[in-house]
Amino acid sequence: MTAAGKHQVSRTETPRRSGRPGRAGIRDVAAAAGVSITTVSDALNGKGRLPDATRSHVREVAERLGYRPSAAARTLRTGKSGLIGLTVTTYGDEPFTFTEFAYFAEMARAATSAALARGYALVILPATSRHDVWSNVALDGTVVIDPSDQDPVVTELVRQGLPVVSDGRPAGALPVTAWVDNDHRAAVLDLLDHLAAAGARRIGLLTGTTTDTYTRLSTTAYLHWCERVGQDPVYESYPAHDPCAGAVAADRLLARPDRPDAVYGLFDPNGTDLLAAARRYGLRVPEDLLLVCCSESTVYAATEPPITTLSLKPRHIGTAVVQLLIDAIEGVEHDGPVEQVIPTELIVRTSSQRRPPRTTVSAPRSPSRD
Amino acid sequence: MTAAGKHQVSRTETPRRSGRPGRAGIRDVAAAAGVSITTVSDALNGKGRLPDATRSHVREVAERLGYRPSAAARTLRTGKSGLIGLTVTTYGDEPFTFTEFAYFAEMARAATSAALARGYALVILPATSRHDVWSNVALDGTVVIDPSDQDPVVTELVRQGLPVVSDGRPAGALPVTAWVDNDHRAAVLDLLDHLAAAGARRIGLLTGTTTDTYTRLSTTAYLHWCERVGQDPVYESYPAHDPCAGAVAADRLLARPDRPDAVYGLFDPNGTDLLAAARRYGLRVPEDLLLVCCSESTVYAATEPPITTLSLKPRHIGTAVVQLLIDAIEGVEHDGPVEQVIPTELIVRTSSQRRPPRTTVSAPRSPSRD
DNA sequence: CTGAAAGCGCTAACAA
DNA sequence: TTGTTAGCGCTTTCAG
Repeated sequence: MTAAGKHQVSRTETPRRSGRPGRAGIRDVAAAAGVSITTVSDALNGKGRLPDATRSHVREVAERLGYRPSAAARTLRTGKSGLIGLTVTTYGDEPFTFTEFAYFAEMARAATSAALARGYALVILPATSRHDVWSNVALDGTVVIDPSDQDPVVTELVRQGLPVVSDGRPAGALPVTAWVDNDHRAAVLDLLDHLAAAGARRIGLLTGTTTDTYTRLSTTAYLHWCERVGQDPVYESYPAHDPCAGAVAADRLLARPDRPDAVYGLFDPNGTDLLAAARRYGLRVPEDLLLVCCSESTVYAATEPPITTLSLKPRHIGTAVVQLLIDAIEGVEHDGPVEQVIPTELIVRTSSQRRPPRTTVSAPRSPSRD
Repeated sequence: MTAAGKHQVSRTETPRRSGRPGRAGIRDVAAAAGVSITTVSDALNGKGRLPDATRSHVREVAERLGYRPSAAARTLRTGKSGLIGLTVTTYGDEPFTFTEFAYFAEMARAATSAALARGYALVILPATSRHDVWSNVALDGTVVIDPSDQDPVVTELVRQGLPVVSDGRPAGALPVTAWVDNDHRAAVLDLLDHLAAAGARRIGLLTGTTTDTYTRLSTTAYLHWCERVGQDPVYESYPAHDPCAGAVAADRLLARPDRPDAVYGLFDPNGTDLLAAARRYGLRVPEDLLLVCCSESTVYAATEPPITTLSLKPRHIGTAVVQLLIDAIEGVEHDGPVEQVIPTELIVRTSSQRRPPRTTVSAPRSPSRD
């Protein structure tokens, strides 16, 4: 059935040798099914219009032989790998910091699910990865978390023509394909209003020394708010990637002569740190000190007292980012903008309510009800 | 310099067409540098013994052209992709549960770093991934977290001849290449002894209804210990993947008529849940109730009181697992066993010390000292 | 509607 | 030493 010695030279007497021993190739399947390799490819990928009988027969044979198409060959041929990079910022040698754990974990989890549902898988690639690692993996596109201004990785990826979607609006003129972010400014203003409504007279801020967009926007919003209401800013900064520095900064904030009667902490562990500091200074929460922190952790529902948190909705963000990226990869045109703002959520708990909801409280050790 | 029309037939008048527009191929580099593609390949990969001049010249030209080798082509040719799968258990549609966040995040973080240091990248692949996703990515090997007995994914991977290293000793006769785990039994026994030494008379357990190895081994160890010391087991189980169920189970445990005077919680959030439950019942920690939970979270250093935790050392595990896997991939022979046991660490804090370092404690409500 | 053949971009034998 | 060539396993025009 095959024209043997026409004008082929070397391929005479090895009719079916599979590449690696043990794994069946498409040729093996074709031979076993008595069809051509084209038919096998089409049958398995649902491409051509073959009779259903042929299709199912081929599928059956492939199954029986344990045939697995080679991802590398397909990628080489089609130019699509089905792989999406997930680029995380690094501090020192480690990808992402401890304070970002919950956020990152939630975000990555949602991103993984969303990607999977559309047939893609995620590759974790720290931004500072060795160059050879980046070029060793065929990516269809990349999600970048919080890219810095002029990020060399993003620039390079875009130059290669790969779609890049960022979590966090890109600083500077970074040419990303799309981005997803919260409205940090609005979130902070809202939250400060909430605290003021609960009776706060002097609101303090626990912020970071880092220059990432989140920290910068949030801090700026705080300063604007202070200016608007005529309050002197009261804040302490610390390197957010140092897990111990937070506790020290929290302590410093409450030790100030102009001690605030309410505090917002920008980072996840700030809640427990501030609570601990408050105990050290004999401050009751929420009676003497109102507390809010930005966190995705559920532990704050069970602390004493439960602490009000601002959620950035990392799951929404993870999902949105991946959808946008895959749309770009697959060439889906978007009518709307390629910028997406995800609303935040303020989860109000006892720590930010001067009048707690419970009615029956046996008089605590503080006799003063006002 | 190149012999043009010797005995080539079809390749006469297209000297340099690159595959995709915009990206330079190895041929373009060869042409631009005036050498053959082999020389380019060797120069860039540090393979052959070329003069340093040629090598640097080629590198320079490649750089200038913005040449990036095609990962797909290299993978197809060499059979190595530089990609390692990180398989996580799934609950519902989501990869890993909330209670495993801190553990997973730490473990994945360490694994990512370790892989990167050896030139590999990690691909997140939930165990329940669609089959087509698995076969769409060329993996050199896989890390499996807590594989279940007869795990079909592992079985399939091993059948394909891929090395598989598991975090958690494999249940049943799962043919993994290597595994890394803690000695959960010893850890629990140690911890119970610690509580008993602190004065616990009746130790309770907060455990899971799931059948994974960790839960099973830990629970069994607890039962053994109870038998040994002649204590009636006091425990509550709940589905660990449900974040709310833990609080309810903690409450149930402390509401029992045979209320324990010490509790060990197997899962991360148990500490805060138990603390909250203790407050509801007016139990002081550690005076009326000793508390320990298994957690990687630092929040327990700042709770009131700080809670003693058992750390499973996920970073050690993540690193070890990846090292073992890459060794297997690269054919490094191990003299030692391919089973590695990572020691746990009990971080003792106030919650498990009946005599806290502070000297002034008003007499607890239980007058009976014997 | 099916099959043969041409590569995708690279590496590793071999030939010069 | 450097260059030529044959594929890795698959998809995909293009003939039949």
